[in-house]
Amino acid sequence: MRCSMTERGYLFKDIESKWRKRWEDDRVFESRRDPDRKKYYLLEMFPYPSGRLHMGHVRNYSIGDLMARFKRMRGYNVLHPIGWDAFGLPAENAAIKEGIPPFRWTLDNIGHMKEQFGKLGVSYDWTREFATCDPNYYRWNQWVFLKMYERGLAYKKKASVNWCPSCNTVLANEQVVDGLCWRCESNVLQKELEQWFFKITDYAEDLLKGHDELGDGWPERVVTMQRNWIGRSTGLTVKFRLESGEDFPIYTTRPDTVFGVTFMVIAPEHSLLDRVGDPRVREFIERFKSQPLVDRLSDEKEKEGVDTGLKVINPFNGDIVPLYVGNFVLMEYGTGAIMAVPAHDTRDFAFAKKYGIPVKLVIDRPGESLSVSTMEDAYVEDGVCVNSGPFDGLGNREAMSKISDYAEEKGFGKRAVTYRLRDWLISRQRYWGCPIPVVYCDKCGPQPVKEEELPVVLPTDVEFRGDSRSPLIFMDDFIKTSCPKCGGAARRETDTMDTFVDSSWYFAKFTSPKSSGMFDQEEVNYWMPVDQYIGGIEHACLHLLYARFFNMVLNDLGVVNCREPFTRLLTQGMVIKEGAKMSKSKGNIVDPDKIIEEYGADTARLFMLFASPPEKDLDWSDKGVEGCSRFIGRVWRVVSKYAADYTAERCAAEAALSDELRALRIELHRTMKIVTHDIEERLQYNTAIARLMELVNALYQLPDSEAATPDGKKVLSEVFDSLIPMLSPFVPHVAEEMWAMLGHKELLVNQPWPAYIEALSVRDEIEIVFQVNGKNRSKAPVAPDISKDEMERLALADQRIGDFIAGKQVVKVIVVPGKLVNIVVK
RNA sequence: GCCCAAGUGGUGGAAUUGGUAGACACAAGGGACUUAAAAUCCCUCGGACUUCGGUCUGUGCCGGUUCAAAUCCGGCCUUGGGCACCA
Repeated sequence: MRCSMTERGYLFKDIESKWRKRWEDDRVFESRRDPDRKKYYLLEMFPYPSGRLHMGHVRNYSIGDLMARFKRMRGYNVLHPIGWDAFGLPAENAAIKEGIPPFRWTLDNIGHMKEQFGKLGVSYDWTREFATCDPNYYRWNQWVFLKMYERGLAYKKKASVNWCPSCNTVLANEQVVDGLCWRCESNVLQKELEQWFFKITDYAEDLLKGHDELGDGWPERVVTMQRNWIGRSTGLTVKFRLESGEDFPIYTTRPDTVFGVTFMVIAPEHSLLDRVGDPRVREFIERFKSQPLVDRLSDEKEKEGVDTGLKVINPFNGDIVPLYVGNFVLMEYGTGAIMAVPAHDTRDFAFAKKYGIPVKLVIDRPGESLSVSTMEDAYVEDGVCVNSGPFDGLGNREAMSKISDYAEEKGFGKRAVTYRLRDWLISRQRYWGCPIPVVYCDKCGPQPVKEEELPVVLPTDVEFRGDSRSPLIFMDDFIKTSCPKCGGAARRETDTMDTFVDSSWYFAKFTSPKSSGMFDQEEVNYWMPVDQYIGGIEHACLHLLYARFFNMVLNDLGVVNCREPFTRLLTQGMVIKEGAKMSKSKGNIVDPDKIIEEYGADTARLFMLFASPPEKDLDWSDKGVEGCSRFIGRVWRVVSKYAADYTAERCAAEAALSDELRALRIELHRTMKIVTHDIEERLQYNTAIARLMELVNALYQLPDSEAATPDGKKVLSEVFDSLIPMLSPFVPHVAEEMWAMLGHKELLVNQPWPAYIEALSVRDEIEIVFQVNGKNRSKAPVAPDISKDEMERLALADQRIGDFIAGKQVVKVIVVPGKLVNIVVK
């Protein structure tokens, strides 16, 4: 069947819908487990059903679909599923504002976005689709919660937590960016609240070790970000003592400076301060607690403190030093108190100067002695121990371990590893999320819901009261229940789970979405781990960290075999327009629907892959889209021109052909080789497309007289039989149409990736360069297998080179095979 | 402050291991086709000079290593990202 051309090019609308229907009818993208075939699980981060796809989605899914289709053609058993990250605040905010129930709002959005996905022609297995707001899905959130609760990995504690006043809920540490809410950028406050946590800190070491297993499958950048976030440090916990005799432990990474302690500092939230009645101290603590988090984190924030009047004894030398309360000491890190060594810590130095605290030097510069009275800042470099009792004269590096040994022997110190990572705060004071499966009994306290009573279903017929309070707290039907332990009256937990819990295991559920258990074991262990995961880098320390943790827990529970869920990760860049991220507020949004309407999905996809390599940011350009559309038209026209001459006959590999045909044939095989390498090894799709464009340009250079010969028809048929399959992962619809145009009956999506002939992938003649003293002076066409001696001979015999070296002495001749000859003269 | 990227024509970007800088595309200019336009096809396209053969110069800046540097090393500048009172 032929489609007539439009003025622009081709009738993409008819073509695109026709082939999507064929793929759907033939169920070509539905995958089935097959232990005899090599599996490839490809996944893009699933979308939140906001209602509309944006260009970032289009880019993400274009990259993913290219890889999925390519791997299919390479013979892999590919799993390429999609679903919906369907819980979350926007649905609830829409409900409050417009009165639409979150459940309906979400389903409507899914419906619309599904249509958009349809138009893009992404090769998903839609039979595996699910949304995380489905009780059959989130019941397993609850199940894992119960298992974690049993093991002490899910627990409730009162702590100073991040509170977003705009979202009206608490946030995990990872969800606070520079003191602001990651979602709405409101000022985050600190509140003392009792909240549910997942003990991700138990897995800190595993998460770090796992990075080695990921190797070069993950971008170095992401691994570094996670490593920094986890923030492992090694040091010593030292039991100082209060004058009253109580233990006063601190953690330090600089045990070598412990003889230089001249004061101690304690966090304002520390319970020890409850006994200090001094009004100046009380006032300081109150002022501190009311500060928004941004102010506390601010750069210029002065280090402030007040002397508590308490004294602390240094177990190493018996020194008695004052204890300050300070605004820079964190309750959540270490023991919430520090030893301060002003001589060797910049911050302590500034603090000591401010409050007139003495400075004691314990590490001296090798060679020249430092003097406390003339020091203008702390000495933080390595040196030699002084004023350190038995350790005097040791290098400070050596002293670190000697002093640690000493403290451990004496029993007042212990080596310790500390992490910056905090436990994951997972409860949210909002409605549209997975209920936490806990009930509160007046007699028995908090009790986990019994496993057989799962799921705890989130009611969907809810009424909002015009504010962000969760409707659950007014719903007696939901709240009133009985205690699983004593059977007495009890109340349900009304907090829901962080939606990052939902997205921490959805990838495993895709392997067996219809299973009545959490997973079908055979399926999950056949498909997992995800071979290639694709998404934005903004999730480096959010979703990607949580998901790794969660998968390790699932592994420990015995429900999945793999430890790491994502073998390879590709972090695609943002879509930029006029130098800024596309956003409503900047007014620089390009609507994917409009682009697809005007140019078709193939053009939209091609542009996304051609404009920039996947990891880099992509600059949107209307003209660039135009160019991609033009290229598709160019291919279309050249295929149309020769389609009637298509033949199944092929020239033998060694067939003697005219110069033009032979050159074209070699261009074809060269292109196949390079394109395969660019896609498979380099993940650099823009250069792969550039090579395909060159091949098409070469087709346009072929004289009609050559094309019309019997050999010409055979060579052109050979070109199309490989060119069109190579185009298929980039522009699948139009490629399928052109394939059919040649008379092929089988679907192109089921064709294998074309294989090139090595002997035909090398040009007959290459150009080498002759240099004199490193400057290009001449060139010559030669056979590609030319010897070094012959290259040198040709260079020296070259007329122009002769002119340049005449009367000079040849010092050296460097020959780079197949590239150049450099003649060094003086 | 610390750590990590990046900086190449008018623009997006190529250059895979130190070996012809600027592939491919956009924009611009010219030509062909056309009554004309659009579309299409072809050609030119870093800068300066040029006797039109070429010559010099050029990958953020300064220096170095090398026969040869966008690529390696040292120092600096700019942009982006991460971490930042983590004891």
